[in-house]
Amino acid sequence: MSNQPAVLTLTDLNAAEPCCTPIAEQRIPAETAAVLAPAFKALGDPVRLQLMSMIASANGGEICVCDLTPAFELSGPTISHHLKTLREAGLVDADRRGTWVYYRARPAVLRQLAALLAVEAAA
Amino acid sequence: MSNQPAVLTLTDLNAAEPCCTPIAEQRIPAETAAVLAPAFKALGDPVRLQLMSMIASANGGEICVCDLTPAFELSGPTISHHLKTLREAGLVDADRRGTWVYYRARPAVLRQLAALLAVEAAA
DNA sequence: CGTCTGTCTTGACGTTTGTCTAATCAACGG
DNA sequence: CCGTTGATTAGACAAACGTCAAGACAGACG
Repeated sequence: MSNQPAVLTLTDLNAAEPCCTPIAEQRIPAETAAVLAPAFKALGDPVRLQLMSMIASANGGEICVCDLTPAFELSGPTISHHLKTLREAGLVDADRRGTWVYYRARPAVLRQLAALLAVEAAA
Repeated sequence: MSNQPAVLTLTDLNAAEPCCTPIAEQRIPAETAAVLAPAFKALGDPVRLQLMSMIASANGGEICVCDLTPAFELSGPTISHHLKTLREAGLVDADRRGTWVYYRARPAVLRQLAALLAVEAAA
């Protein structure tokens, strides 16, 4: 399963500090970029972006895979694969309750990514 | 060169409306996801994320390719390729002035992506 | 226990991506 | 007009990605 990446994860970084001056304010160090890029990469697929949106906006804060899969014209395994990618990027959490598996967004991580892209108001 | 995508671009979308309720508030339609995902994808590589940061935080709002290339242990063409990706994603603009080419960030687009990831304060 | 349903894993496939070298284009200076 | 320097394009190749069909695993229910 290897949900234990060898290096640093977004979660670690998040735990360590408020993290991350906006990229428009200060150049990102290579290590930081290496940690953050995978999160953006995970959002860089239309299906995953929609999945992320469905999960993040889910009523009650979570949503069943059984509600996600039929929203796409893709096979179950493919959706499962994309969900795994989001999980490994640290963007969502999953847990099984009985027959069904529910996914939940991780707001702190989303906020962190948003903060990174912040740009000062004036231009 | 096909800098004229067949469908909708991030720029178009940006021009059309303030655009985009945060993904945590409302499910993204497939068309919107298709337009936005490439921007995240472009940020999903450590080198490009660093490039983006260097460009966005550049003094005077722009930076020369000649200052970008030596910051990485990669060939010139490779950096050029990544810059093209950022350009085609609508994240940066470039223009040549004499011998050198300068890159500039597009703050409106960055802000838009940040807004998309916004999450309400409380949890 | 056996079987059904929901989810995930595996293995395979064609495509896309990141990188390089070599070649080309653009501007400046003899 | 030629040679030099900065930047991009073209072509090649290995690695990673998105997708699917088939199989495995987990719970529920007779």
